[in-house]
Amino acid sequence: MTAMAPSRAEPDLSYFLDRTGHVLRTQMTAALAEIGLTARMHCVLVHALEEERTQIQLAELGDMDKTTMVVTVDALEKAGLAERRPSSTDRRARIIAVTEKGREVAHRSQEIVDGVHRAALESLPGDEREVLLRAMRRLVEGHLSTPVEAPQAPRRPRQ
Amino acid sequence: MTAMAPSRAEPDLSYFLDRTGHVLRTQMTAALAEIGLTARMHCVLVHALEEERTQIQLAELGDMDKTTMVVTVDALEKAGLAERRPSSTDRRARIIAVTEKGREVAHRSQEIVDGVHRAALESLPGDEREVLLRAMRRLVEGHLSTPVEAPQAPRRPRQ
DNA sequence: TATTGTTATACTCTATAACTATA
DNA sequence: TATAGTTATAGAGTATAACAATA
Repeated sequence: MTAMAPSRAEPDLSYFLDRTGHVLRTQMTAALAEIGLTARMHCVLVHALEEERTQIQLAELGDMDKTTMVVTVDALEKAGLAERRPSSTDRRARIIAVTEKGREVAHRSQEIVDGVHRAALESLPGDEREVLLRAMRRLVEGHLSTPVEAPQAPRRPRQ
Repeated sequence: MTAMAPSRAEPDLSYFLDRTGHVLRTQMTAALAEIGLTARMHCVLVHALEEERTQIQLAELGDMDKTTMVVTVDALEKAGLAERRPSSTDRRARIIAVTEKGREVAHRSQEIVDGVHRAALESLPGDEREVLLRAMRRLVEGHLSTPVEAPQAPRRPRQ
């Protein structure tokens, strides 16, 4: 596990964000697991329901690599929640079509996700909750909008 | 990368926490890298400076595994920032002693960490900042205090 | 030439297992 | 028997490389 938590002058925002994010994620993972979904499967399912989308489009929306998307769609197909269909306009692309069962599961998983979020937010006084959300939005759109690029080591070619 | 970010009824707390936490971590990693430290090295250095501590004690404070601590202390020794010294009371244990250079680096790294946090917090209006911190503290001590245990697959014995 | 989806796999990270030396 | 530290490595997760089909 990660960490960084001593006493110091400046409030330890890193600790607050890492810790709350981590614990919330464990809650979400456990809650979605009860209906056989991962967070990624839920994310793809919901976006695929909104309109006809290809794997690449869904990958971008969920901020995943296209190879990760392959695995996620495999899982959705295996669970009978979605299907790959040829695009009518681009024969390279696959539209991810949500099945009837998938639609039902997506509604249920959305309730689960909302429930986990609601439980956390309702543990705060109403005014604190309001301001917390406003501040988070401001950070996401402002000072914490863009990750600092890390120099990534080039990989040895496949032998 | 992780993600989950559609439009929905309940505010997407997962997205806010994951995203802000991630971006802040990239800022911190980049800033500390300029003086050759990782976040873990900084964390161990600071705690080791406070008082005489063994590897196990430092591991618990930083919420790391003892095997991760071995690697971290190796890095600190290699950089000449800390040394392993035998404990005078327990011959199994090693006290992590910070060198003079280590002390200087720790002060510098603490300034860096504080600076990164300050920059983020100062991007918020004062009243929002206050309430954000209060709310985060409330979550860390309350509804988001304890990770949900994930059932972890038993590992095959070392062959 | 560029892009979609796919397979194979290199790499990183983390923590379990096993071990040595002490307690 | 239990604990501190160590080594080796299993396993999960992620993303790069290479490729086939198509644009």
